[in-house]
Amino acid sequence: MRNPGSIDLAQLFAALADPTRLRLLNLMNGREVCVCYFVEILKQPQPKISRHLAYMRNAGIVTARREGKWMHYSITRLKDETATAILNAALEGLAGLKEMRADAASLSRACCQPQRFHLSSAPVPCEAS
Amino acid sequence: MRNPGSIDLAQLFAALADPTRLRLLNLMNGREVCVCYFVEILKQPQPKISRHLAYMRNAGIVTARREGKWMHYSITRLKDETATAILNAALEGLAGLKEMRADAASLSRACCQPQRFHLSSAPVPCEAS
DNA sequence: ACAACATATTCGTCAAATCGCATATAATGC
DNA sequence: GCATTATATGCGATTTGACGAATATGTTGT
Repeated sequence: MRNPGSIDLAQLFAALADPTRLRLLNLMNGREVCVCYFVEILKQPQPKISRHLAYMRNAGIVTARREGKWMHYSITRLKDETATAILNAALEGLAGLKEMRADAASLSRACCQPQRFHLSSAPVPCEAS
Repeated sequence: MRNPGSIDLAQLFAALADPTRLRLLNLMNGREVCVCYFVEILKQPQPKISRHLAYMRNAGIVTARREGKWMHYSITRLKDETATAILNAALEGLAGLKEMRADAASLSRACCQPQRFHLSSAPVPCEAS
């Protein structure tokens, strides 16, 4: 948990200083995403994904919302202008990287054909934020 | 040393994820600064300062220039647009923080009265970049 | 060559991050 | 209550980063 409004810049940068977390953030760019899609798309162990999400939650940059069994994560709308500017610059930069575009494309595909992701009962991944 | 042009964003963020390095970067905002002033203003051990500068040098975000006994550090002008945007957002945010303004004020004072900093033979700290 | 000064690096230690694996918690449906 | 599914957390091993203290390197002036 964080004191909303005041952001420790060093802590913010630490939260951004990991390739897995950057992939997660890129997927959350502009939408709320269910954990199960993170696991499917990144093809990495669920505990690993979960820990990185927890790290970002503690840093205050993502917010979790429970919906039944599922947890949806989204990027927190921060009050701190500086933090917002940094986060937006990061997201914009990520959106231009090949790997990140591929991840985003996977998420869009999952949106249309969830059964191909072994997630026939999963919630629709793409919801406007 | 880094491959100029391509920047690993995670590495960039790691380089920014430390309070001491943020203070150093803030002092370098818009100017080249001699190591001796970092040591005087931050009032921290010289090896510590030097290691943080080396870390940032390896990450490619600062550049060192030797001038006799003195080393001057400045923020690298990066080719990567994303990295530049992030760095500038960070610098702008830092410039608004009380502690950082105090550091910058110390550097300005040192500029006018180097003898008060026990550095009578030191180079002029403030040079436009 | 030597002394003095500015800066960098090495070493040992400690805290923090990361990971894989196992297990715990929470919600759902029977 | 019990089984199932989704997510989170605990544990131990490894790695990385930060630090203080000591020392090494590079430059200048004698």
